[in-house]
Amino acid sequence: MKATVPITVASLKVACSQCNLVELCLPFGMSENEIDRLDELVGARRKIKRQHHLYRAGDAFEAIYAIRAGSFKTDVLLEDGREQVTGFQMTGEMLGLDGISTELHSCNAIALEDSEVCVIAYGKLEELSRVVEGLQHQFHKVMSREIVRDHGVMTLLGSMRAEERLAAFLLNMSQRFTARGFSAAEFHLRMTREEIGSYLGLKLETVSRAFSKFQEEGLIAVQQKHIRILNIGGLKKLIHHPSPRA
Amino acid sequence: MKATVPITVASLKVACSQCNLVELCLPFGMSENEIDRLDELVGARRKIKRQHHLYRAGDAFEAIYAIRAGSFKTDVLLEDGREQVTGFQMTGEMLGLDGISTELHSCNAIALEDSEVCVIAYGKLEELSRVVEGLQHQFHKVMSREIVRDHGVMTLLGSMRAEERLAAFLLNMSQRFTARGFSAAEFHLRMTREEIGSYLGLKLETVSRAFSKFQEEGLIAVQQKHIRILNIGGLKKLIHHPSPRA
DNA sequence: CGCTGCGTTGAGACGATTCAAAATATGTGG
DNA sequence: CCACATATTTTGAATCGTCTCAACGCAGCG
Repeated sequence: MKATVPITVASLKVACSQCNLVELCLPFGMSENEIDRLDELVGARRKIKRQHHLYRAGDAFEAIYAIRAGSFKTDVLLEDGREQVTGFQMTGEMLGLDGISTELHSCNAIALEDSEVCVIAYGKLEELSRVVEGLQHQFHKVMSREIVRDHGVMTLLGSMRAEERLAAFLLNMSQRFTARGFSAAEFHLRMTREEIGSYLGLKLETVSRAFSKFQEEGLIAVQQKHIRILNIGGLKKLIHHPSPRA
Repeated sequence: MKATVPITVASLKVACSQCNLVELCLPFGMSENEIDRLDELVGARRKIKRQHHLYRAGDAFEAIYAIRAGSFKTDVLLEDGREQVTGFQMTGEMLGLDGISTELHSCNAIALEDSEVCVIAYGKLEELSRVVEGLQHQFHKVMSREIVRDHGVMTLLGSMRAEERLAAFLLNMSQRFTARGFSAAEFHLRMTREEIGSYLGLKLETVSRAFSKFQEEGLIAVQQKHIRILNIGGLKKLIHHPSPRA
């Protein structure tokens, strides 16, 4: 993947220290001094149009990416054509960590809307994190957080039923929107029912039915991709109180 | 697995450089010089009896662990008592990476048999990996590999049916036993049907039925926890050729 | 205005779960 | 080392949840 670099942007080198996402992104928790040193790390920004790939499974791994604007999904394609969405990423979150292990990306990263990422050359990151302690530690935390998140998804896929899964998904989205200064109760989903379904291990019809059911029960108001949460407690209860059994 | 070391404990400091697991464990790919420096890292070994916890969800995070002998499962307990097994770990694999993000362990690690781990103080690891490049890189790879593995499990849970899941599980075990110098075709599972089921998002009865079906079809021979694979190709086919649809 | 993609809803089919019982290991104390 | 108690596994039958297939509605766009 060639860095389209020059184009439109990024010639005017933008710095982490100037970025309003510091509190969500890699620099989180680092000192001002340390953050200043990060600026040499973020080589360029790259714009990705909706539906376009940031990288593909099999691509050589060279950099990780921090989402500056927009959102992405990552997915894995099975030989037989089945797709598994492994995650949805929003501003401040990192993409590409999967590539370190084999030096090849192991999944696809696709923009859900026109987006922009900061390109962090991996070699440089290792180098710099040998000197900047805070960076090293923060990077480890980011990777570890990804592992913990994945365990959460495994739990969801392994032991929850359809409605619990969707409730967990909505609560998670709400929480992440909140962290970005948006409303916890009202937001716009960037992904289709099919993508949600793939992520949750459900068919799109099942996702749609669950949305409808939640609406009937007054838990949420749905209008296409626009979601309004009317009863957070009700959603939470769904997860922790599996309706009939056990 | 031979314990070259006396019994009881690790008073006589055992070194990575002397360990026969170098090729599976953290030191993999590091130079001899680098590996020598690792010896200062592995503080002690710790024995864990079958069914005992190495650590619990909520415990303060202080170290990661390399399995020297034996095997473990990691699991997450839901509020309502449901258990999700998030992984099975064998010799040379690392435990505890989940704890870095919050400085608290986020899952339980339980020995499936009497086992022994090398304790790697996390602070020391960060310190040393600032100087030993190979260690830094290797550690990142280990974390990344964990992420990739988790994506594989998500794929399994999200888009495979019961028999495909079990086939994938058996092939994965076979491959890992092979990497450890054991037979690819014949091995002993250390976990119960219920634990396998939890890991695969299935009930133990479903797991048992799938085992029986595989046996009827001549794919494997099962005797309790002892498994003999008779037709690897058949198992692989199951995964890539979902029987009826799609 | 008529595409085309996305979302909703219904009816029937199918796979995994639940409940139940029996068979087989495993562990313990005498 | 046996005998009993407990845990694990297997198997069957009925139930239930999600999927499949299909039709229709709605929105956005050329």
